[in-house]
Amino acid sequence: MSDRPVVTRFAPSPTGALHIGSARTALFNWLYARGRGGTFLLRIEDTDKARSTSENTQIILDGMRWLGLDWDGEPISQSANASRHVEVAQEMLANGHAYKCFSTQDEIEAFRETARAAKTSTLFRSPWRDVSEDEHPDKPYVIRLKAPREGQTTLHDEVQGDVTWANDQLDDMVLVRSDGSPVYMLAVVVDDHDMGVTHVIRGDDHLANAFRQNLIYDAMRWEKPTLAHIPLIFGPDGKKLSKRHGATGAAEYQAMGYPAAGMRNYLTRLGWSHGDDEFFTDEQARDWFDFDGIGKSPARFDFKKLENICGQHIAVIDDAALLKELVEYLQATGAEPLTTDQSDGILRGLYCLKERSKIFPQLIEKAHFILINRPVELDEKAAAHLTNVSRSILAELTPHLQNASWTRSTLEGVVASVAEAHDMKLGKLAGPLRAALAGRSVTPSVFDMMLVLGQDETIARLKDASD
RNA sequence: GGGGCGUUCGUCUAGUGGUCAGGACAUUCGUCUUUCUAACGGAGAACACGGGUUCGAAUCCCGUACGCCCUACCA
Repeated sequence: MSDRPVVTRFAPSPTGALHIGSARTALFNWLYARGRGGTFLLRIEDTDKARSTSENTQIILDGMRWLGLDWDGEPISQSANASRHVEVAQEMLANGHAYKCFSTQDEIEAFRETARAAKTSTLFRSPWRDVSEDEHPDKPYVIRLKAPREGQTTLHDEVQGDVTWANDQLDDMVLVRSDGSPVYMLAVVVDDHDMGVTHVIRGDDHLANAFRQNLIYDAMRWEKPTLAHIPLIFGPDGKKLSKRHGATGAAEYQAMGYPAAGMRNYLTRLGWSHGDDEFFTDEQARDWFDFDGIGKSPARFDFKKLENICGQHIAVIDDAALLKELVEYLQATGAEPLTTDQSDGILRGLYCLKERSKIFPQLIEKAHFILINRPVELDEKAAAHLTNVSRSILAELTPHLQNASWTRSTLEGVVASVAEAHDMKLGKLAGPLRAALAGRSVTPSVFDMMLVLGQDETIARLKDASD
């Protein structure tokens, strides 16, 4: 809450893939920091030993890299700071903001069960809250925060506004487990403080936690970060985005062929707006991104719009970068790597391929004529174009092509004149040409294909088809 | 049970007391074309509901409904 340089962080727990909703949270943190010359840190919340794996950590890091969300410094492992977390709990114990609780989990569960049955509050009130040290038994205990039970607390949130919470709704949360390990709620606050985090941007499922964590800041007299709790992303049916909506992991989106720039644009625009701007660059996003553009209601994920935005990005990404990303996409799907000839061909053809492709699988489909070798295999629709009549016209066209200079206008002239000689429209001739050149009926423009393929290959394919 | 948050076209959203409620995606119709998941043009489509406040409300207040989140010795 000062004019300290901005420090944000993304703090995933490595209990699964990089969820696309988490990725958006990361993106917002990244945008906010990068737009203000701040620092963007990454912290792996691996305090749940049973569910955290290093494989998952790797997957999350890979997802971040794919999305181009570069973080500053090394990723921090929360579990490595356990002793520091406990140290803070001890300090709170010493200054009277926490206490030892000897209630067993069975006792607490039993209490909650009866509370649920009686439909009364399930907030557990420990009987040990005010018991003095010399009356403590020699048994395992947890350290609990001593939460206020009177009054209310108002927290300012950059997205949610002022939110007020009655203090009697706050429980004496556990800080340190009976096995001596710190709990997430404590670890987050200590780490955020130690890392100098100035802005906590996270999902609004943490809003309630903010009030409990606030108590730790108070107890330690630490400067509090600015809060921004952003709404979650829902699936098309309005339920929290999950596996049954299809893909949730960032890697899956890469494998489906969405370019990272389109992904960033779409995810940024989902739940945030800057007037009517829909399509923007990273630079614009960084300049424009701010909390007041964030909406308060959850947004639904729409694959169609994502695809549309991606198409616009593919159209403007420069060829070298696009080829690089295409190669990475192919790798992610486990496809055969491109040969040198193939990637050279694609690079030459990219100018016409990228205009009609929204995602990489479409681009590969359009590039089919480049990827194949003679003799060209015909699919059913293409074969239908190669009648005896059309083949004879192709045979007639070939010598004209042999003498033509290989420019677009010449090629157009040659093909048009042959079509005219047979009293047919260009479209009639384009079908067979398409079939001969690509073996498909849906391809880029026939002239573009000729240009990309070059004179020799074009003529060879036409001869194959007309023989 | 308690608490918090939310609700503008199908979807993402603009909008902060006076707008024919705008844009985008999607849908649909059409044009063009050399195919298309391309391009271009047109159309339909929304302020959850009920009360207030006000000359005037999508915008402010109250209530209702619905949805979501939290309510762990998970994170």
